[in-house]
Amino acid sequence: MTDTTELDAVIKALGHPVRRQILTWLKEPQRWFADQPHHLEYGVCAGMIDRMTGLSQSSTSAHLATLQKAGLVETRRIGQWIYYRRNEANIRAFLDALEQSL
Amino acid sequence: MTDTTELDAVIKALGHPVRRQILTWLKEPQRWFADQPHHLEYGVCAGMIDRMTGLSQSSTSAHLATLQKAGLVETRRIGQWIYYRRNEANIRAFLDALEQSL
DNA sequence: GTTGAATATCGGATTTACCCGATATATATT
DNA sequence: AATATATATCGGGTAAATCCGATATTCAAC
Repeated sequence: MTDTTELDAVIKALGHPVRRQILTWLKEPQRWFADQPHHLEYGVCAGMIDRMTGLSQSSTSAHLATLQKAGLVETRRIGQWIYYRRNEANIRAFLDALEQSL
Repeated sequence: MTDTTELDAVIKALGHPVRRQILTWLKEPQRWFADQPHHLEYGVCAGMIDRMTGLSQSSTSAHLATLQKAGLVETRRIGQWIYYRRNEANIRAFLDALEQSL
């Protein structure tokens, strides 16, 4: 994070409203995912996000993969669940790089 | 500038390296377009930009139109030329809105 | 080891983005 | 009016993104 080539992947990852929405939800897990049957400190498990997007499970999974490849979220598997949370350092670095670049 | 719907258009406009490159060039017209046969204070005329992108005239024109619809550049016609320059206020507003939104 | 739950990946259909050459429009010049 | 220049728009081909249902993978629980 974040040279010109990576910048492209990040901007494209942000170029879909559902993916931006997911990032926004992940800012306040306790607000949006309070009924999650697990601890929120590791993030939010993918199925909870599925249920909120209105898209199919496979489509949401693809969006999450795009966010991860761009470095905007990080994952951790716990048991059969995979938790997603924001990668704040990379998000910060991206915003700074964009500010520089533009 | 810049509610959530407009944010989408702006981010998508930035989601192409040539369009970002054009914005970067327009930061320093005197550096990149010194041989322009006109005043630079109104911006840079489209043909000069064409010659730098490596794309066809029509493709470059489409990119410029995308940037304009997103509000990232503004245009002014002078004679047969159409000058493009950055809309700094909107670019600033976008960066602030993105920072807020992310 | 078999079943069930959570998530990822595959295959294919549809939409959107991108590129180009060709044509249209607007202005300038003669 | 005719020609030339600058830019935009059109039509169409190709590539990329997006969506879905179906299947594969991974782990848990029995």
